[in-house]
Amino acid sequence: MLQVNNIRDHKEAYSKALAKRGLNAQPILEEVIQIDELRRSTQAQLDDTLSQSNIFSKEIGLLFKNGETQKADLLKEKTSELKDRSKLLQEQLNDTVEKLQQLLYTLPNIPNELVPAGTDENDNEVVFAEGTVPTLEKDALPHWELAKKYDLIDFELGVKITGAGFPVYKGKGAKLQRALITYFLDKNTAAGYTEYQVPHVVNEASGYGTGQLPDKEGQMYYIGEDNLYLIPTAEVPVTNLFRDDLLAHTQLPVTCTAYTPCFRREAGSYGAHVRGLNRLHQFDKVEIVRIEHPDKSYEALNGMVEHVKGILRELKLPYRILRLCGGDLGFTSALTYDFEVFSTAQDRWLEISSVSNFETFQANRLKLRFKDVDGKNKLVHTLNGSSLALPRVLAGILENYQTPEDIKVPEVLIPYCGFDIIN
RNA sequence: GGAGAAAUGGCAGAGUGGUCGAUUGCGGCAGUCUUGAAAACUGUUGAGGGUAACACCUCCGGGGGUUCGAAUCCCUCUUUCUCCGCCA
Repeated sequence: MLQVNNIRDHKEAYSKALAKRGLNAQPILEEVIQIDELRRSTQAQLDDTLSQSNIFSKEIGLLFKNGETQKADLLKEKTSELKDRSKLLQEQLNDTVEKLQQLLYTLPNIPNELVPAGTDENDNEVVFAEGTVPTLEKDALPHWELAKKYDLIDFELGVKITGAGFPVYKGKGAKLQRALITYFLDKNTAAGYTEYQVPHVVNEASGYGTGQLPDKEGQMYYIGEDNLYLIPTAEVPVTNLFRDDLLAHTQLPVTCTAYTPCFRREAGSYGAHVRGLNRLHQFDKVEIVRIEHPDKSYEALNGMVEHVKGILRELKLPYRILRLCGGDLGFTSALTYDFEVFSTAQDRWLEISSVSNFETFQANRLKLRFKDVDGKNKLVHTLNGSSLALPRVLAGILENYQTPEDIKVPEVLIPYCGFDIIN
């Protein structure tokens, strides 16, 4: 959530930056400023009224103490008018605050200056590419065929017990999956991230904290009876661990990693691109989250990008990095780098990681602050990234490491799997 | 699920209707002493709104109520602890 003061101070710049998202924010920003002015003037009136009433109350107290009850009763009558007035003003204030809040919820984060303008994924900027795309046999198979051939994943069984988009991993498929999770966690903890295990369901406040609510309400599975949400990413529980916190500047940066399954309703998606592991309702992901000093957050973002690069290098997968354009940038993000692995058999790029800096957007909602060296309380910057998302990495490995006879296991994973070949 | 107790500043913990935004301790910060540090001593130290800066307002788990006046009384919700029941 954006801060009203910043909107007031940087209206023009904000409006210009938000235009990169294809959003005409000018009228909304104007309205925010206008409502905030009303809020402040109402608050001032209310404060005056309460101040009056406080003065009277003190006087009444004194008069009673001195036994001057008649005078006190006289003053009491005076206060009733003030009471009515403050009650009315309080209601007006509440309405105004609520209106302001709702309006602020509709505004996405301000894109960083590096974010290119653009409307959709075609306008994303390729900023880096590495690795060699293997040349496969003509009859190379997509991963869903490979999964069937080697009995690694059973999509039909998932449909039977739950529904489409809930695959069942079997045998070496399951073991490879577990190996990847452990491998990712090991890489992350070796890089200094503290490992967490967190709940897979969260309450409403957490959903608001990281910005899934109210924006992406329909994308989360909701348990009405208990008013809880299945997490769409570990970002939600992990970042919310620090909701309402006031950290010492010496505690920064806070770095966390967590493995969780992720649940997404993916309402409205369909077509050939959702085959196999490409788009699921439940998938596994290892996430990294950082809480940073505002001066260091972009340095940290680059560090996260380098960290993910290192993992993909070890896995020897061909990948590229995209800087998301305004139109493709997530609601809460200021700058996002997407990692994509090239799937030779599908002849397309598969998104496997998304690394973002949210600056103060989440911190403002989370009320997550730190006490800076100057003694002032400031909002932190929050960042997160996948390190990494499992299914498409698995798809990439299966497809790129296949031979006509078998599938090789990437070298770094062999100690984790206990086997070096799938056949 | 049933019965009881509790929720106060970064932490611990006083405070039961009127200078209480809150005694005190720890922690933090600054200073004295020291070559430096530790220890000791002294001072300082909650958050949000508002203002050019003051003033002023709000906040003692959340919400509502009683009262001229609420951390303190009442209702309600949430959470924690103890006991009972159930259970991986």
